[in-house]
Amino acid sequence: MNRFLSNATNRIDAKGRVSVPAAFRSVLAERNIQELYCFQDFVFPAISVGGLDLLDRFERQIAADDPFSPAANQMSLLIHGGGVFVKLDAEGRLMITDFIRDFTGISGDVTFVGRADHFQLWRPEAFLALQAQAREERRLAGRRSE
Amino acid sequence: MNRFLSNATNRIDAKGRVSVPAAFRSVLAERNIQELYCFQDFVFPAISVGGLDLLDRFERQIAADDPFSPAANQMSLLIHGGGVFVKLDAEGRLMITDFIRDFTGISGDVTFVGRADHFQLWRPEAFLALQAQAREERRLAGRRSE
DNA sequence: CTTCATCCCATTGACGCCCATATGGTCCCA
DNA sequence: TGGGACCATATGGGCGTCAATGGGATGAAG
Repeated sequence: MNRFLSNATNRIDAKGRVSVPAAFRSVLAERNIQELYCFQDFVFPAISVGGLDLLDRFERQIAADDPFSPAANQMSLLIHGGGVFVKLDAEGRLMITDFIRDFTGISGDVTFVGRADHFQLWRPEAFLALQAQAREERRLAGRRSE
Repeated sequence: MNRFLSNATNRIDAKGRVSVPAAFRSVLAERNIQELYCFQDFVFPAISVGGLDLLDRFERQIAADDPFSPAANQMSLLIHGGGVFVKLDAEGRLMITDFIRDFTGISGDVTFVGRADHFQLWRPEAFLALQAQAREERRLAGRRSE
């Protein structure tokens, strides 16, 4: 499996660490990602995590515009100023910093959610609520087309 | 890592000094930057800090424009007339001068914000507010890309 | 003489690195 | 088919190192 799929919830220990699910770690290994790029998602109260390719994609987007434009400046503020590099410890855990806690509301447990080329960190209750909402919206949309 | 990324907030001590985050210092070392060039950001109430290459980049930008345009003139006034050289002490700290305080509103704490090829000094509250605003604007403008 | 910047050293608290234990699942063999 | 050995993952915690910070001492400048 070369993509991030499914979700899992793990517990944060007393030192603020949490194990990345083994399935995700093996995807990271397969893609040769040892340094993780994390940033605050633009839409959801979640942290998105991926490799440097993620950052590269954003930077290309900035470079495509005028790099001195206010829009580019603003984008850089988000992806550079709002991004962090993280590396896993020997056991495949990462630190849940205040940077992550404040933005997501995470405190005791973390839900890891696969998103194909990256994965996300969610507060468990927030993920369940949003997933339920998405399911409901799809149900209504599907009914219209019957 | 070879570029400035993420953000961190440090405290100014009684002598007006503040530690540059270790991650940023290692980027400076990697790029062989020992003399820092500081100037006022064009868009935000923040001080931008980088090596001489930064100055080069802006000078090229000015040259690319019409050098006699109001924008180029203004830019030159800011980066040449408003720039300051700073060097770190043995522990990797820099002095927060009145030049920096007046423009940014910094008083007790400083937020260091990575911007790929340079980093910035922000008043913590101002950074949080403007970053949140940038995210909101992008969320409204960028619904299509999700 | 006073003020301020620079150099040097001390403290402490966080983080990285390492090893130990628990828990749940799988496979093999009786 | 049931039991048990084995393995991988998740989790807990000790300990050393380093970054962040505080403060004294020295030297230069007004």
